[in-house]
Amino acid sequence: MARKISESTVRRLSRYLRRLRELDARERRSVVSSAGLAQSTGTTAAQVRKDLSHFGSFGKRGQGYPVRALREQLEEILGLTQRWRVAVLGAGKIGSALLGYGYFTQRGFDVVAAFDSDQSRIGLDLGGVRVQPLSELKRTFEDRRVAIAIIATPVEAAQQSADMAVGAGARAILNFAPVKLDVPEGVAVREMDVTLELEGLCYMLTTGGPAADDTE
Amino acid sequence: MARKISESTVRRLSRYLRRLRELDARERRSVVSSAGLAQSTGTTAAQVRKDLSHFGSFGKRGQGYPVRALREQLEEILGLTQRWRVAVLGAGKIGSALLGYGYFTQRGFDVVAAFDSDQSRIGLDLGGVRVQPLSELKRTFEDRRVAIAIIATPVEAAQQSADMAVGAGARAILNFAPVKLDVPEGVAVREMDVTLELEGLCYMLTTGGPAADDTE
DNA sequence: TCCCGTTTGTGAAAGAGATCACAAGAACAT
DNA sequence: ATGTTCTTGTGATCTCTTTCACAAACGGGA
Ligand SMILES: NC(=O)c1ccc[n+]([C@@H]2O[C@H](COP(=O)([O-])OP(=O)(O)OC[C@H]3O[C@@H](n4cnc5c(N)ncnc54)[C@H](O)[C@@H]3O)[C@@H](O)[C@H]2O)c1
Ligand SMILES: NC(=O)c1ccc[n+]([C@@H]2O[C@H](COP(=O)([O-])OP(=O)(O)OC[C@H]3O[C@@H](n4cnc5c(N)ncnc54)[C@H](O)[C@@H]3O)[C@@H](O)[C@H]2O)c1
Repeated sequence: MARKISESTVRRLSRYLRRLRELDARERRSVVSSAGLAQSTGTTAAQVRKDLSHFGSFGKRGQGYPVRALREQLEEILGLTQRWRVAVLGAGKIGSALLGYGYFTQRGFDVVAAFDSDQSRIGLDLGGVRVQPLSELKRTFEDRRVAIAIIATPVEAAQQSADMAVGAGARAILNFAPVKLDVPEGVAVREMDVTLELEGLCYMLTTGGPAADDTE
Repeated sequence: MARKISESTVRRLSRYLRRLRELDARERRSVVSSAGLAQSTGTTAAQVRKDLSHFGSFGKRGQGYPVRALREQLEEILGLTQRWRVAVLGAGKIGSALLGYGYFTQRGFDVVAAFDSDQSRIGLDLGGVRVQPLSELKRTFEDRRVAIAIIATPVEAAQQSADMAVGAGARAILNFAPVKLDVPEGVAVREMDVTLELEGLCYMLTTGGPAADDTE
């Protein structure tokens, strides 16, 4: 049943899940239609149905999808039935913000460690996590079985940080530094570059109205 | 001039630009081949050439692309020949990090204002910017001609923040809150959701990675 | 001048992803 | 039971993106 699922599909699944959690916990809705989900996630009804159909059939014709069950299905599909242990490398401005981010826990991620090279930051307690020196990185990754590393070190140190994380057993990296990281086969990387997104917005602004659909 | 350019192309252009700036400023290279650019931005040589060819022909056959000139061309294409004024809404953890982010200035963005609803945060100086009350938002956006708003308020306040920004004249929004924003036609939005990216990594780890179980 | 190794620019082909359109299923009223 | 209404699931189709492949251009050397 594990076919080739595109990254864009996975992204949308994550959005559906985000919305389903809201519907379930906050809005107490018990069913939702593909059209409803599409509306609140910025896609089309057909796209929602197609995305879900890759993994099975979860809805009832005429009724829609049961919110709770679909949420659980998506968690299963995305691999979120287990909790994931995460470490933050670089306890500076962005690293501190992430360490204090309350949502991770709710969403299945446990930030269990933080590392910094700056002596003056070591020992700090940030969001309940003690900042450790790099010398303890490998051991901590192994002991606590950290699978995901978030890189929040300066650009110049980012590749080195990635190497350390991978060397210590990390199998996925979320990179906040604006550089392309080289990692061995089998290590997953996602990049978050604020500037890149801002530039995308500029392009839209500059090339006349962004969603100028039909007007030519 | 250029017709429908896809978002993925624009994203790559931004990556090329990021790399070209490195090559120009740090590594002092004066030419680069499509293969070289591809290598350091995670794509293919053919893709680089095709992307650039949508806007003109900037290279010399047999030689490659002149780094400096191509950088300037990309800045032109992306609309980065002007500086853009940006405001941050929500001066909390992530908002503070962004206000202290030094790279924006280098990349053509000026963070000129910050807003918060919390009385105790108003008046703070974060990264050289004074945190203002929401009551001053509209006026400041107009006076300083702010085009881009970065939303860093809690999920529950995000839509409201977006409405205020748009009402005050913002034409683009970079949204850090994990919700889909509804904005009027003509306003560009990009979303940065850390959790969504982490979930994407989990999916990869769960399917492609660990014990490659192709159990049908 | 002509040849040779190199790298671009770009139509054409292949591949992916999104959209369409509709039969099939489910609930409910009569 | 039958009809009505609603919404899913999915093959077929369409559109967009990426990859391929090669002629055209460039610089250097003989
Ligand atoms: N501040 C932001 O809002 C922001 C936004 C987007 C991206 N980023 C990126 O995130 C990264 C960090 O930015 P920041 O603003 O938090 O910078 P920062 O200087 O505040 O923090 C960086 C931290 O990393 C530590 N560090 C340096 N080398 C290290 C190493 N080899 N191993 C471990 N730790 C090391 C430093 O001691 C420092 O504490 C940068 O790459 C930046 O481009 C920052
Ligand atoms: N902390 C992180 O690392 C992180 C990472 C990714 C996304 N986010 C998202 O960014 C947003 C902010 O997160 P945070 O961790 O900085 O929270 P935070 O509570 O530290 O900061 C939020 C700030 O927004 C202010 N605020 C509340 N309502 C407002 C309004 N209507 N207008 C203006 N300001 C208002 C609050 O006073 C507070 O100062 C959230 O949506 C969060 O999900 C945070």
